[in-house]
Amino acid sequence: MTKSTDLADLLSDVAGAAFAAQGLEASYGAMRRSDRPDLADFQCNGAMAAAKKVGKNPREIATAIVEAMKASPLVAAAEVAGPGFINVKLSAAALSKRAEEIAADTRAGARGVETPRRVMFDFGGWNVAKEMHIGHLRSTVIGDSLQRLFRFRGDHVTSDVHLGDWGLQMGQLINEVKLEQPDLPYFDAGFTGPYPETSPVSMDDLGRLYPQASAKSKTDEARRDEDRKATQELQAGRPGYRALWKHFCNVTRVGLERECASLGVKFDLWKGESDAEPYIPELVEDLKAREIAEFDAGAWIVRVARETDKKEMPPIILVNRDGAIGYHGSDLGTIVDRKRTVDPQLTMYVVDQRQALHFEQVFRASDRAGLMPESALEHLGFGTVNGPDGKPFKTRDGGVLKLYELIAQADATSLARMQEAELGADVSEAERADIAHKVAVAAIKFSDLSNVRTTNYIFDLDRFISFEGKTGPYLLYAAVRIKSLARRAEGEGVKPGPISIELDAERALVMQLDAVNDALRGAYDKRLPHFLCEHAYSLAQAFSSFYAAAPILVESDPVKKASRLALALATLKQLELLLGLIGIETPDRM
RNA sequence: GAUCCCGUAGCUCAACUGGAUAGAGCACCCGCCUUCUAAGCGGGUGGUUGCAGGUUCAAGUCCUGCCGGGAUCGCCA
Repeated sequence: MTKSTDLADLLSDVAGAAFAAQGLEASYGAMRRSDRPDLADFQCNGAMAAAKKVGKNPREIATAIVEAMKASPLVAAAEVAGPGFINVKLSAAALSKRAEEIAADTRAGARGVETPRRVMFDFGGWNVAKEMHIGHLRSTVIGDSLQRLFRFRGDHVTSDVHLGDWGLQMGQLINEVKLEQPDLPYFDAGFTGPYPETSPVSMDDLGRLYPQASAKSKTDEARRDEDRKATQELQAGRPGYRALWKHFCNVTRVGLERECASLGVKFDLWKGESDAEPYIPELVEDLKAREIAEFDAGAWIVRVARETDKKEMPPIILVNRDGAIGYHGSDLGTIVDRKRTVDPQLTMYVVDQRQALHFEQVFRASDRAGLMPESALEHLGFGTVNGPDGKPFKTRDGGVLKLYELIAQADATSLARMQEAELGADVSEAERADIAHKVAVAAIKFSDLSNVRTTNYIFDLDRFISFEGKTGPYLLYAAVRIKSLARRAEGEGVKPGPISIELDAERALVMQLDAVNDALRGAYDKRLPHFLCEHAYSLAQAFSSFYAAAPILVESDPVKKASRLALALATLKQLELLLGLIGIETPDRM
């Protein structure tokens, strides 16, 4: 692996060597960005921890480290502060050098992983017959950002949308369609085919039928039994049901693909729960034979409780008492499928936090069955999108906010904002709409991803698609201004040159550029995209300050002009990289 | 009832393995467009981090108890 050139790593090496020279562990030398930028660029807290370990005076240790650090060309000043903090101020030369590296690096200073892995992302959560709504936004946006990040860092990523297409809901729908259109051939057991090629139901029909069916199934026990029966028959292969079900899937997929295209989200696989089906009979027989599956209360279950459990851990239902496969079984079947095809070393399920118990059960069962070890399976749960009342968000009329409605509204607001600001007046209507949409998507994605993945957040439409302050459009605005600057520079024949750091604003900007790996590593290791947002925002902010403080093209000194232009271009590169990882596309102008 | 998560400025959110004076945005107040996009920049007001203890040189962060909110707890996914 190439040696790190992060300023923190370089300084840590120096400090680590100094600790080692004192007979202490080099790891105490870890340097981090200072909490007190007024006092230092970087700080090291290791002297206090080391002192505690060996029973010495922390300031004494720190003083020795400081003396050693002062000898480094990276360091302009070093001192001991408070109980034993080591404060370091970087030399302008070190900053300039780092800035040059970032400017020359196609990856804008961001490194990859040492050993790439085969990684699987499961976006489970979208269902057949259900339109995407605000609640589905999170898995899509979070999962997409993470798959981009993992790819960028070098892993071999396979993403699977993993539609919910195989459970009781399918039986419910079949029966609901049967009630409305009983004469369709799909319900005629004696029909020999072929079945019609066009779907008897549209997406709107499905959107209407599903809630209806679901409600009946909840209250009416007889209906529920019929739904179970239909589900079982579908799974057993009844031709008419299969044909009708296929229509449900296709119709739904058209809508989902429209949303994905609009959001710029792509999947490698459009599989569903049903694709696990071929693997299940064999799996079930195997688990029965090895006595991992037990027959209990009419169903085949796998016990996953452990003595160390503090909470109740129910068994998984492999095959229910109707002989149908539920989501436990299909998730296990999917694991078999993936093991035989992709053979991932790590699988991540980007699914609502409320399903934490479900995944815990499935992972344990997978481990027990010897499919994939628990350590290779991770549930990346996320919080719910709530309304002002703290409950899952509903529109004013009590319904759910559909995703395409949200996007349409954001597009319209964005376009109006452009007109108000008299921007985009010189471009075609089509390009203006395209820009407005990019801005809208940036607003939506950034708003969602800025929140810590695991927590719930309160959704407020106006704030969600706002374009001022800490928002996606702010980032785009910063990037677009640099692009505009670059075009002008090109036109004037100005070329970037060697970077020298003189102004405070330049210093602060390079410090931000250097921090990119902390952000990527944090986001990657913890699977938390908000670190990307935080860094992108800080970078854009640092650039905006620099831009206001340091004239570039109007600067009379050609050396300064070339240096600042190089710094701006390096910032653009890193900003676009980060926006790309967040899933935001940068227009050329706005 | 059990288990888990959350409680930070008026509002919405951050805070890396415990570190120094808890940071942003919005809102509010004051300044900045005859120089590169004002969707911007600079400055200001605003905090007993739910409450009470404990561990530590150091606690928003770790431990205990309490209060408040949410989620989950075998055949719907």
